[in-house]
Order: sequence, then C-alpha cells, then structure tokens
Amino acid sequence: MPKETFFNLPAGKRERIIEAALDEFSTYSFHKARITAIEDRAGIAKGSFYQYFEDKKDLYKYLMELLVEKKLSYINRDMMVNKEKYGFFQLLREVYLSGIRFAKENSRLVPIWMMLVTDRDLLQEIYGEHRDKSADFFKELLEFGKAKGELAPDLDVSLTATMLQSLTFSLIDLIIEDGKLDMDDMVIIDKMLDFVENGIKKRAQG
Amino acid sequence: MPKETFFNLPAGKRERIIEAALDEFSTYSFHKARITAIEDRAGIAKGSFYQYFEDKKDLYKYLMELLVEKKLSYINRDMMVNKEKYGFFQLLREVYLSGIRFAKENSRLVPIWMMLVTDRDLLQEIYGEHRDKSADFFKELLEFGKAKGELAPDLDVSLTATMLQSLTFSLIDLIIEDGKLDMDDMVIIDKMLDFVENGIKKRAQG
Amino acid sequence: MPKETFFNLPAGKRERIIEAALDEFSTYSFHKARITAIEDRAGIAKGSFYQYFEDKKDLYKYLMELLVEKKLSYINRDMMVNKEKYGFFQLLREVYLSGIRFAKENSRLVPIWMMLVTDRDLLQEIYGEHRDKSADFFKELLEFGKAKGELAPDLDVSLTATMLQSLTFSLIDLIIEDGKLDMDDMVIIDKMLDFVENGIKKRAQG
Amino acid sequence: MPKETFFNLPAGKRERIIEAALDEFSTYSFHKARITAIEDRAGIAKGSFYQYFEDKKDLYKYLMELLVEKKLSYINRDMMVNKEKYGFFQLLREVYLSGIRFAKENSRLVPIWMMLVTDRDLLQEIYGEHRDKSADFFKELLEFGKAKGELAPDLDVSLTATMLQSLTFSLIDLIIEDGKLDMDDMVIIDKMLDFVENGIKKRAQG
DNA sequence: GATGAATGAGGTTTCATTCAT
DNA sequence: AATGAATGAAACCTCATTCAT
Repeated sequence: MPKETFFNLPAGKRERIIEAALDEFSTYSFHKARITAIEDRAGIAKGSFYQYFEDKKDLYKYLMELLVEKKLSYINRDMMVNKEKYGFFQLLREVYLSGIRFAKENSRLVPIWMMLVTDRDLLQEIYGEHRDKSADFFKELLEFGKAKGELAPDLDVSLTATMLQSLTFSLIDLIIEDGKLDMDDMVIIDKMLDFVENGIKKRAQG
Repeated sequence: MPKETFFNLPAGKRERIIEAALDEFSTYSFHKARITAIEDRAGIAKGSFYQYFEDKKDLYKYLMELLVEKKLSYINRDMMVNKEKYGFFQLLREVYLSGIRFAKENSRLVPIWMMLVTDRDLLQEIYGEHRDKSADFFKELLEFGKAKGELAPDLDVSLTATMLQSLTFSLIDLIIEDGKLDMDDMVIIDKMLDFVENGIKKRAQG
Repeated sequence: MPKETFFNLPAGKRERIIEAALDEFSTYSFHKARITAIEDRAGIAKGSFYQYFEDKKDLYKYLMELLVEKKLSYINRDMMVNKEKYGFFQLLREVYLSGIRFAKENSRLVPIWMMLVTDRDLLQEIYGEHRDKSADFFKELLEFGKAKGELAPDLDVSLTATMLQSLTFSLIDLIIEDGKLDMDDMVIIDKMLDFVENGIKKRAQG
Repeated sequence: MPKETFFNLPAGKRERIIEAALDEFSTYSFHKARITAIEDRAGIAKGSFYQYFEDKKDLYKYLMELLVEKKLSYINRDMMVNKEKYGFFQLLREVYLSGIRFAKENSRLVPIWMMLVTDRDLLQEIYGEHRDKSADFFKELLEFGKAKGELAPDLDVSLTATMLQSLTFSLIDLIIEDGKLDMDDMVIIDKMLDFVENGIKKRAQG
C-alpha cells in the first residue's frame, strides 16, 4: 500500500506518477521496469518515489488493486444483483461487454496483469497464495444458468468456467491489439457468444 | 544459437545445462533469471556458460527453438498429412491430445513460453517481428473443416481460430497445474470438444 | 561528456575524482586502468563513478578535453594574435616555453596523451576520425615565417611542421622525465632553438 | 623467451604465429590484445599458445627482441664499423635510410614498439629497468662527428642525440602512415638531413 | 515534503591460463 | 605435441534504495 504521503499529493501529481508507472510496467516486465524511468517520466526527483511507496513491489501491488477496482466498476452492478430478471446469455453478454469497455479504457493494465499471471514467482511474491476470483465468478454464473434451465444440467461447471475465462482473455487481447481483426467490437462479441451457445458444428437446420 | 562447443559436449552435461536452464527460466522471468544460478545448478564453473552460449538471450532463444521442435514432434504427422481420411473434429481432437502430451512431458517449457508471449518487450527482443504460426495452423484446419462441410459455411475463420487457440492454452494450463481439476485428461478433452462442437446451450433433444 | 551530476559536485570532490583518474590513466594504459582503482583513490563508493560519467571512455574523453583546454591556456594568446610584432623564432620560442610550462604543471596528462596517440585503435574509439590540429598549428606558423622572410622560401612546410612537432614532443618528454638531462629548462629551449635555426653543421665563422 | 617447443615447430607454423601476433599487437594495446585472437588467426588450437610461450608477456618480449634484432640487421654494418671512411652526415644519412627500410618492411613492429615506449607501466613489466640504447647510439655518433670536426665543438651531445632520435621517430611514422606526405622517401630524407645540418634560418647566401 | 547525490549488492561478461584427453 | 573444454579471477556496469540537506 502506498504511504499516506502519496494520497496527500495533489491529484495531478498522483496521476502523473500512476501514468508513468503504467507506461513502464506495461512495457517492461517487473524486473526490467526501472523506478528511475518512472521518476523521470513523472517528473519527480530521483529518490522521491520512496516518499510515496515502500518499494517497487508496493507500487506494483497498488496497480493491481487499481485493476481489480476498475474492473469491477465496469460491470453493470444492477444486472448482476438482479440476475433473475435476465437470461444467462444476456448476463454473459454483459460480462463480455464490460470486459471490453474496461480493456479499451485501461489498455495498459492488461499487459501488466497478463505478465503477472504468467509469472508464478512474481505472483507468489505479490500475492502469497493466489486465489483466482475470476474463475469463481464464472462458476457462479454457470450455476445460475443451470438453475434457470438454460444450460445442460450435466455441464461441468469448473471446466466450462475455465474455458469461458480463457475466452475472455483472448477477447480482451483481440480488442487491445487493435486492428488484429477488423471487426466491430459488437460483432466480435456476438460471434463469440454464438460460439459459446452453439459451438461450431453445422446443424441440419443451419 | 549455441556455440559449437555446446554441441560437442557430452550429452549428459548438455542435458544438465538445459535442465538447469529450464528450471531457472520456468521459475523466474527472463530478467530475474540468473546465469549464475544456471551454472550452479548445472554444476559448471563461473563463466563457463559463455563457452556454450553467446549470452542469456542466446540460451533463451535456443530453449524456444527446442519448444517449437518438440511441440511439432508431438503431433501425429500422419494424420495431418492425410487430413482427408479424417473428420475435422477427429483432427481437432488429435491436436488437443498432442498438446496435452507435449505439455505433460515438457511442463517447464510452458510457463517459459507463456511469460514470453505476454512480455511484448521481450518478445520483440527475442524475435524482432513476431509471427503467430499457431493461429495460422488453426485457420488452415478450420478452412479444411468448412470445405468438408462439417462447419457452418459462414463461420468466421480468424476469430474462431483465435478462440480455439485460446482454449488450447487454457487446456494446457489446466493439465500442468495438475490437480486443479481432478478429471482424467481424456475426459477433459472430450468435454472441451463437446463445448466446441455444440456450445453450452441446452437443446430440445438433450 | 560527464553527466550533469559531475558538475554539481563540490569542487573538492570533483577534483579528487579527476586527480584519481589522472593517477590511474597516467600509470596504466586505457584498458589496464581500472574504474575501481579510481573510485578507491577518490574515496567514493563502488559504482558511484557511473553517477558522474557514462563509462570509462567518457571519463577518458573528458580528460583529453581538459588537456586541450589547458594546453591552449598556456600559450601567450597576445603573442599569437599579434604575430606581426614578433619574429618567427621569438614566436617559436614562446610556443616551446608554453609547452614546457604546461607539461611541468600537468605532468600526468602528457603520458596519457602519448599513450592515446600511439594507440591507433583507442584513438579511433575515442575520436572516430582523428585530425591532427597540432601539426596545422605549426604549418601556419611556418607560413608566417616564410612570409616574413625569416625562412627559406623553398622550405617544405608540411615536413618541417612534422619535425617541429616531433621536437616538441621530445622536449616535453625530456622535461617530464625530470633529471634525464640536468640542464635548466631555458638552456634546453635555447639549444633546441639554435638547432632549429642553424642545424648542427659547423660553419666557417663558428 | 619462447619455450623450446616453439623453435621445434615447422617454420611455416612458427611464422603464422608470429604474423598473427604482430597483427594483434599492432592493432591493440597489450592489454586489449587477445591470445585467443592470435590463436584463431594463426590457426592453432585454443590453448596451444601455452605450449610455445610462457604467457602473453613472454610473447610480447620475444616480439621486442625480434624488433631489435631486425632493426640492427638493417644498418649497414660495414659503414658503422669503418666509420672513419665516411663523413658524419653520410653516416647519419645511412642511419635514416636503414630506419626507413626497416620500417617499410616491418611496419607492424613500429606501432607495437611505440605503444610500449609510451606505456611506462608496461615498459617496466617487460624490461624492468629500461635503458635507452637508441639514444646511446646517437650520442656515440655525435661524438664521432665532433672528433671529426664536422660539428661544433660545444654542441650538447645528450640533447642533440635526443632530438635526432625524436626526428627518427617522426620520420618512421611518416613513412608508415603511407601517403601522409606524397614525397619520395629519398626526398624526405634529404630534406630532413638538410634541416639537421643547416636549420631553417634563411641565410645571406640562400 | 522535496531533492538529488551516495551507496553497495549483485549481475553479466571477458579472457588468460590450466587441464584432461 | 595438439586439442579444446574448464576454470575462476576480475572487470564493468546497473539500479533499488538510503541519506543528508
């Protein structure tokens, strides 16, 4: 956690520091990223960083907290709370949509987070034991879908959750690597949902 | 590329070095990984590493080459060459199976490769311009499936390729993180294929 | 060029570093000279050197700049600007005198510079293409002497410049290797000038 | 001194080694020069060098011995032994001529030797206490010239010897840096001798 | 709190030299 | 004697972090 002094900083400066940190960490892995570069880009003096943060890891953790916080803020709270009013696939659509909105507006957070997730040692250092909350979220959603009767009752929830999550990642990655697919975001989502709903096997009726 | 001296080494020693490198790079990100640690674990003297490799990057590249080479060796060449004899989903099944076999027997290569893929700067350093051959592979396979009439003719090949690839990653990850799911590999694959074929929507007939 | 931080240093410390560098480089050739030794002698911490200089070469270049700057400061500017008031040999005498004054007060710079000049590879590394300004200086002076009618009109300017320059080196070397000749500096200079003026052939009149 | 094994080597191989050494040491200063590079260029195996020489310094010393030996071989022995038959300036001319011949045919030895002479620490390491035999040579020659009555009786022998020596260096340097002066070697020598004989002052009679 | 110099652990890399075959 | 891998000292350099002002 940042020191108190960080939160006492004028908002502009605080933001400049965060921006600089995002720039650095989204470009370089944790160990290659340099505090000095962050200080330079933020326009603060050489050791000033340590007025605000315990150390490199402290800043990194904070960035990850921002990520979670931001991520949540993009989900339509109302829909999630009043699940019953919606169908499973409607909800899933909203989840993907929010994921996209988030990624588009916080594109630098995504690579940071991806590097973290694939770096076991770092993950350990940052979180101690890691608990994948995102998978839990999908599990819950799937249970709900089952209960509603929209999904096959014998569907394996754990595995499917993993797969849905994985698809989310690839969705976000597609969106960020702007131009990889020249397709409108909505179209992408709809095609992906169709894939999830119906698979890719050709059916008799089309 | 390793220096000639590396290939002149007795197989045992060469393997010890590679083993040590795999250990180190699968545990730590490229920049945190230490040559010294590799030397120690391989039981060779302080600067000896440089007898065999140009530098850290050189070793890393070599590991990635091994990965590609190994990966390919796990695919049933026969099936891929005589595609026509098989159905699309049979082929996909084989691809997933080979992915799993590979991952089980080379579990340390996977995290190394994942860290690389998520670290843009490193990717750039290692490969210059990166060309995702894996996605191409799936595209080709999908085109084949379309031609065979097993897939919907209006299926978006690029997007679907991305999704299939993404599912492969998560499959491999599941397998490696042994115990995350207590399910037999075959069962996992079959469920995943079912997901791909039919999606998760409940149908009238089942 | 040293970094800004170097010039921000208290004069005393800055001088200690330069002194240490002069000690090291005047004793050892560029590649044998050790940064660590300089740090030790200057009483600064292990990597501190790099706060002030880019690298070894950077420091070395700076020393060479100091040399040029110092060297120039020893010449009687007035005499050189108002050449016309003086005879050629008076001017040459002044040049030699200034050379001696410089060498006596900066005796450690001379060997550094000599090592540089004789080390083609280093010279290349330090200066890229090297332009011998010192020879140009003598050429100009000789042209002046010719114009004044003090020198033979068919004198070869380029060659003579080279020879005068060479004699300067040996003069400086003599002075520095104190005691090699037990003669007063003035006497040395006068004898050398006599050599330059009249050669060593015995003449009819003496 | 090289080991016996070196002299037992077939002449061709011995020469290849010396050639390679000359290449390396004439390009790089003692400490930058690499044994490995010499081995490579000579086409001998990695540690083979140590079959023939004690160490780097041993080879270097040997090269310097070759230099002296070669140098002497270029002087017209006959003239030096029967000095009386010749005039001082004739002898000096021969000295310069031999210097040039030597330098032209052994151009790589010159920079090696120059670097050595300007590197006090190395000189010390190589020779312990250094005795400048070359200056002695000129002193002797000058004494001879005085005795013959060709030089002014009050000429300072030590200083003049130093100057003559210095001019030799610059002469050799000029010759080696081929093209610096586009003048025939003979012309250079004659002009230089004229300089030594008569200085550069314009005389009444021309 | 801000500044920027100071510190030193620690990593990479080079290469002369040794050693086993 | 020849080969070429092995060794390890030692150098350069980076940078997170501390400290004095």
